[in-house]
Amino acid sequence: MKKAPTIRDVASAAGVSVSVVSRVLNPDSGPVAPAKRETVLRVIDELGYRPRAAARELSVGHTPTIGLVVADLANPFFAQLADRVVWEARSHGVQVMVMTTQEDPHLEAESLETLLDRSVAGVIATPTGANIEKWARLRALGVNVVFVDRTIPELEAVDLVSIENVDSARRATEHMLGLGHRRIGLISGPLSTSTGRSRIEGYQRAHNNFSASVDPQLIRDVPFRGDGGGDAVGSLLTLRERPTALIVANTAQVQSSVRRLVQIGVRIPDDLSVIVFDDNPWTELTSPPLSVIRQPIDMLAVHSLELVLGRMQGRLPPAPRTIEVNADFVPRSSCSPMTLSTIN
Amino acid sequence: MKKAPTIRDVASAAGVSVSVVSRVLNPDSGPVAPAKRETVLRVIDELGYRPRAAARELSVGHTPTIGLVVADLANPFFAQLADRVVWEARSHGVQVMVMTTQEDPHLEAESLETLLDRSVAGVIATPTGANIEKWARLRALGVNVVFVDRTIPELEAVDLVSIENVDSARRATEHMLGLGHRRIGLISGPLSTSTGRSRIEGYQRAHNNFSASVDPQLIRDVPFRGDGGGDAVGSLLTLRERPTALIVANTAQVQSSVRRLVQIGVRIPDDLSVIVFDDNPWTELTSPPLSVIRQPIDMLAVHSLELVLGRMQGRLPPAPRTIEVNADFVPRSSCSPMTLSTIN
DNA sequence: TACAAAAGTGGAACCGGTTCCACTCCGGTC
DNA sequence: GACCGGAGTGGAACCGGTTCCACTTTTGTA
Repeated sequence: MKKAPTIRDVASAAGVSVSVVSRVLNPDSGPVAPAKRETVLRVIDELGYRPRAAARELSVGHTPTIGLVVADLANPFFAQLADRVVWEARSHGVQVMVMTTQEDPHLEAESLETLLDRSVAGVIATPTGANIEKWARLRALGVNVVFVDRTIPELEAVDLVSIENVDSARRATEHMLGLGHRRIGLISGPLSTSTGRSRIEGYQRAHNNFSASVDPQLIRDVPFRGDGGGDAVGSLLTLRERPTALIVANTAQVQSSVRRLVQIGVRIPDDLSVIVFDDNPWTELTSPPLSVIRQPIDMLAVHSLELVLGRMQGRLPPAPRTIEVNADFVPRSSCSPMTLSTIN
Repeated sequence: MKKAPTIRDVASAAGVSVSVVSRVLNPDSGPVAPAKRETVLRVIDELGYRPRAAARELSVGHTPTIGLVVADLANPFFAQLADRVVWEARSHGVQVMVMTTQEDPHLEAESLETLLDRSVAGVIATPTGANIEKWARLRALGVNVVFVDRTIPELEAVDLVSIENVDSARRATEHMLGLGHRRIGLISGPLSTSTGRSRIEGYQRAHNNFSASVDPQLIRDVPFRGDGGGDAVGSLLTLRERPTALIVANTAQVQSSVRRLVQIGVRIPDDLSVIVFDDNPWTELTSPPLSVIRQPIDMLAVHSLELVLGRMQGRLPPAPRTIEVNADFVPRSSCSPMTLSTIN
């Protein structure tokens, strides 16, 4: 448990000043004679010297670290996003602090404080929708913020990377309408989130395009946490006029919803046609395999990272950017045309 | 983008010295008159002062942060582990840096260097099995290391939290043997990992207990990354004497394996009885629902965190600890008794 | 009332890097 | 041969906390 060598150890062992060592460490910070550079590098290697991040951070004021704030990692969508972000960031020499909010504004606030304490240079986040002043404060202190998947409209001029939510929901809905369905259940995220609202809008727009009327009873906005999806499924299926199709547009509630369908013994697609948002690996292992809206998680990760790094290096025009990537509709076997027999 | 207040700002605004402010910040570091304490707290609140982690870290030498090193977050097992660890750690006031190795020893080595630079006080990891000297070095520098799920036998005296691997595999195998199966395929992790070896051992032990012979052809150790599980499935099913049962004991290869079974059109359990390691949420959504060995991920997370925190606070006897939690066998509908008809 | 012990306080060194600046060389130019 | 500019170097301040220590004030006890 001996302690690690410092820059002064290196300097004295190499017979130079700390300034020289520092300049060797940071190639663009000043000239060093080639011979000395080599000596220093050799000594660094011999001693196994590594500069301590905290010391550097203290003097330069920030650190090549970003925060990633997501709801929870048990959700495959966030887990995969985190995996890609961590991976991509590392290839850029940037570390990632992963924080989870469990969709709790209070915990989100705490996470933001912590990230501030750690002097992170940027944050990628799926905001809960609350903590508006906290986010504003973070940005006022120079932290670059990029929202991914959802945003907070009240916060102006913030970068956003998401899928085309309105359009994806519209396409899924139109697919159902095209099959003849007219009572289409929609399980969406809470109205406090932009995704929740956008996907409902897409659903409505599709109905307009088909001159079909929307029954508000069929639209359920449920929280991301808990078992709301399953409950909504249960409730939708007890309506006097049962839906013949179901779109689960709340990523976090897909599992809960499908589990309930299986429990109840609903036959898919005979009793109910189903499309779910997000292509988790297991969606093709169910029987029948589920038709899905596939979110290009890799793209979301890459774009948001690029955005935050670009801001950190100041090589982006100041105007806020919104990047919308499109999500594919992947038809599998969970949708069938509306037939008379479908009506109970 | 004004900059944040420092401890000296607080001190002068409160009309005291920085020492007093510091003592207010760290309650046990010395006496402060109640009146002044209150003044300082008020000023801190007014100014929105927060101590910078880097400065504190630099002077105390370490930071209340642990590293979590896992293979990848796309694997639900690790994702859930990470979720719990991050969550538990936060409730103890500890931050977590999540690093992924993608099972690549080179990336693992890089991660360790980074964690060292960041002066983390502890590391929870699922080691790739390589980098023995790096791990040793980390520990020599005073970083507390706890392995979870797998270990490196060559490293002595390291704490370990895992499930009872031998026993779990034994139980799963005996379940199959008890149903009359005598040709049981086993897909396991690489032999370079302790889990891989232990689970094979459990498989063999079960055969001994049943006085059944083990056909080495039925045992496949495949890498965690890639599509080895699917390939092993394919290969097992083309054996002259096909297995009538299959145990997938490589968590990372369950999806790939099951996907291949579905693709090939194998009927479960009619053609093949199946048990998989690890109870991902989707295992009960397949048809039939899969019988699983359920790893108590929460327990793994809680124990490893407790261990690493205990070491950090020096309130644990120096002897290395091995905590083995037991994994439940959850029977569902993917296993059936061996019958004559099962033989092709 | 006297005096030791405890409470309270501020100054300053320190942690390990970065960076500014002054200074010494050196070669090239008129 | 005087002068200039740039390469190369080291000293020292600085980042923002913590902590040791010397010092003063208060408190408790004989």
